[in-house]
Amino acid sequence: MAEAAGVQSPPTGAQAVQRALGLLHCFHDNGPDLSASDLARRTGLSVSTAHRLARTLVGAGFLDQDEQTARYRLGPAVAELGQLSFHQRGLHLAGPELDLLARRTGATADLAIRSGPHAVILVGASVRPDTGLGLRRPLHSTALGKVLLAWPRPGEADAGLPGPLEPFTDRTITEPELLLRELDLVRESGHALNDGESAAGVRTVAVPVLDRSGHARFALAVRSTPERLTDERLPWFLGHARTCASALSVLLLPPDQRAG
Amino acid sequence: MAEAAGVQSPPTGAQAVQRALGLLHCFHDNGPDLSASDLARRTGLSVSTAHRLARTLVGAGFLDQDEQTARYRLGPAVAELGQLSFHQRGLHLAGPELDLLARRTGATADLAIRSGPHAVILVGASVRPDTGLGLRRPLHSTALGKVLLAWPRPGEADAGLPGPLEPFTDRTITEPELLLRELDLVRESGHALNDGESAAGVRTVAVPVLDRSGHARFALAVRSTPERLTDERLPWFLGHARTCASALSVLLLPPDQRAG
DNA sequence: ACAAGTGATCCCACGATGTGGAAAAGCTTG
DNA sequence: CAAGCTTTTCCACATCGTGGGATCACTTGT
Repeated sequence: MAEAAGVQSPPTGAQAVQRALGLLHCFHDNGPDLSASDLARRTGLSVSTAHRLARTLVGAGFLDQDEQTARYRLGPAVAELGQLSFHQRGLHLAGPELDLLARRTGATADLAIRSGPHAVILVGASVRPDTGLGLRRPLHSTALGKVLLAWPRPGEADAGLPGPLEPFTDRTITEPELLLRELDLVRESGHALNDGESAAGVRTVAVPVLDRSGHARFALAVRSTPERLTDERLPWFLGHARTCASALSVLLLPPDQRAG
Repeated sequence: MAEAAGVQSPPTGAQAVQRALGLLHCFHDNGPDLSASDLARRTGLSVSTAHRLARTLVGAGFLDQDEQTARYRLGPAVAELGQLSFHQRGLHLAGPELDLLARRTGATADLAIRSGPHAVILVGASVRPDTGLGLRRPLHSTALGKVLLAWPRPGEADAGLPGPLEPFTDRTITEPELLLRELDLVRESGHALNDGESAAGVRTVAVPVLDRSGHARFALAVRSTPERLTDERLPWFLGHARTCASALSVLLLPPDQRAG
């Protein structure tokens, strides 16, 4: 059958479920609370369908509905499952390790996974309050994303680069060709760099946490300003990042999947 | 219509969605990875339906399927949305505050919300590695749960006490009557106590984080051993807990919902 | 090694379930 | 006060999901 696509080809069999889950993703880009017709507009569903699905999600605790405004927000079940997933992945162990890295380097340390076409920061540590660039970052314009693209897990490669590469600054790589070459360099050097490609005044190095098969299970980034994270200090930052990555490898991966 | 139930009476309109979301909840009590037939057994669905729904969830990133064993685990989208919900609720601000409480009291500090028939711990801080009693705790046998029951939010009250009150130790309150009286005491004193009712050798005090309408948005618990958390030191623990709760109230609640 | 058992995945006809247009009712805005 | 935009409910239609069963792959027992 359609093996080319990797695992799932036509995810037939649950239109309603797909649509309902799609509703949940609306809360990413838009504000924390959305009205029923907002949801309908953003998903392209009819108001009545969006409303019914939202209501079902409320019933299951995945959405909360404000009594006053009737708007929806993410519900307790989402927080609950997120917490569960967090612990099942052992991510509560990563916090202290990232703190250490952040304090040693005086920078911000972030640990991310890939979720569809995004890098998602799951744990962060910072010496200062943190600039908070967002939890969900593009793959092509961030160091985290490049790492995740350079060592994709099986089934992630095919998803490829999702459409056009949106430019954020004049340094953002927007040519697919150039990006592929960049990824070669990343694989070669073992780390990715983001020098103001997603925002001016931010420089980031990222390294992968690889499993035994050589796929990136996590990406670890150290983020600072170009003034602090200079070319000549880069090896020093990288050294600390690699130390942390190998510690995380031990903490987060089961022994039989750990890289040798 | 059936107004007695509060908001949603028969959550009609999305059987498939309800079932699919039900699958996700299977990962709570059972291990971190389940097979398709496990899911079918635990939800009472036919294998074929469970399989199809699980596949759809994989397609949406809510489940991950192991390439080798074909078993399922919670996927990146769950982690992602959990993280989003976490931040939208401002819970990343709570960590340092709980750390402070934990260090001041030498105990473990937990912040929880109610999710259906459970208290769910969303943020925790501990001086030692933490005993880890679980993320999802019963309402009737924990201090956190009693607080959430004593000051229920609108729409939570009706859900009431879910069926029989399971005994965990010989101190667990199993009589609904007694529990109701206990909740009166909790409201009167402004705090809840759990003296070995969910596990021997664990003593917990909890206080609510109330909103303007007098409903508990969060429950804050300080947990230690009966030797350290004695009756005579209780006021001291309580004082610290209340200080922390009021700090959290400022951090977590929007100004117009904060208790006066 | 063979047989029996268990689990994953696919197929298909039936009909229950979800769909969206329209309409009622409530709120906000100018 | 009316116009516009919500949220919410209703209903007939047919689409979409359902579960029994078949197939294939893999593990277990003797």
